[in-house]
Amino acid sequence: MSTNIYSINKPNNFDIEQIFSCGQCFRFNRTEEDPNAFCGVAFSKYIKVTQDSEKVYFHNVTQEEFDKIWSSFLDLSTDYSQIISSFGDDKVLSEAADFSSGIRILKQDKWEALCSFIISQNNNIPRIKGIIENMSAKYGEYIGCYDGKERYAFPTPKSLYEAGIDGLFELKTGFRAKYIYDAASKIVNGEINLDDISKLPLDEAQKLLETIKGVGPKVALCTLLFGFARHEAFPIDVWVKKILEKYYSQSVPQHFYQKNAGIAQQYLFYYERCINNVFI
DNA sequence: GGGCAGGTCTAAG
DNA sequence: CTTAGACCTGCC
Repeated sequence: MSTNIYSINKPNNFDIEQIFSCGQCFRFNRTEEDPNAFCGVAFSKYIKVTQDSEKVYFHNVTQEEFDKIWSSFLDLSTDYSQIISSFGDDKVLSEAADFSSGIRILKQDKWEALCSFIISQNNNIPRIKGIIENMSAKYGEYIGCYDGKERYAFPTPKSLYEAGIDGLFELKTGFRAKYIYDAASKIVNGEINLDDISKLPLDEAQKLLETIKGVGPKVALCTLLFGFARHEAFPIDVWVKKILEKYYSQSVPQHFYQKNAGIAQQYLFYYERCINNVFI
């Protein structure tokens, strides 16, 4: 395999450690050779990313691929420092944002985000990752051997539909097998079109996703935040619920219902897990 | 061996 | 509308 490296000047608010280990994605990991490098598959392409104080390096990536896929994936056109300064009057959130200031909300594939967060329910991150890798190896397209491992694209809705509930259950998805199957079948038969959902107001988009079995408010909003780059989506999981009770007991501040609430949510989630020594 | 993990479904008041 | 229980699995 060729080893193209495309590099850019390091953007502000950009830290691959935080981006890939803050819990927003499940297919990126440290490489075995270099614990400061992260690698993974997205949009049917494998990449390895490294950074130093000056630059960010995209290994196995051409400029064309960078412009077409990775620039958008990494949300490089958003000014995160401006968003962080807009949190100024909230001391808890400002501290969390300062701690997590290298996070960028990835714009992942819509279907992959939906399917991944269905799998995430009542589950832990190492096991979620394992299920997704096994699922990709069994039902995803083979894209090549990179850095010593066979790499596979995330499976299409059609391939998981054809796997059937039994095939999905064999991946140790447990009670989630029927949920993944329902999502895949609603997309295959055209009942749900994810590209059309992106044009809807947030509450309508959420309601439509919740017509899928096993998709409630948390999974729907995570899908919209991480798969559709809907930065106003504010998913409330057990951690965020705990944070709201711990720091905001009186009332939930208004900015958690506004345009960058989802980014605030991710800062708080990552911060609270780190201070509780929960590492991925 | 019971509890837990980035929730949601179902049944019952 | 709100709220217990149940739920696959694997690691502690």
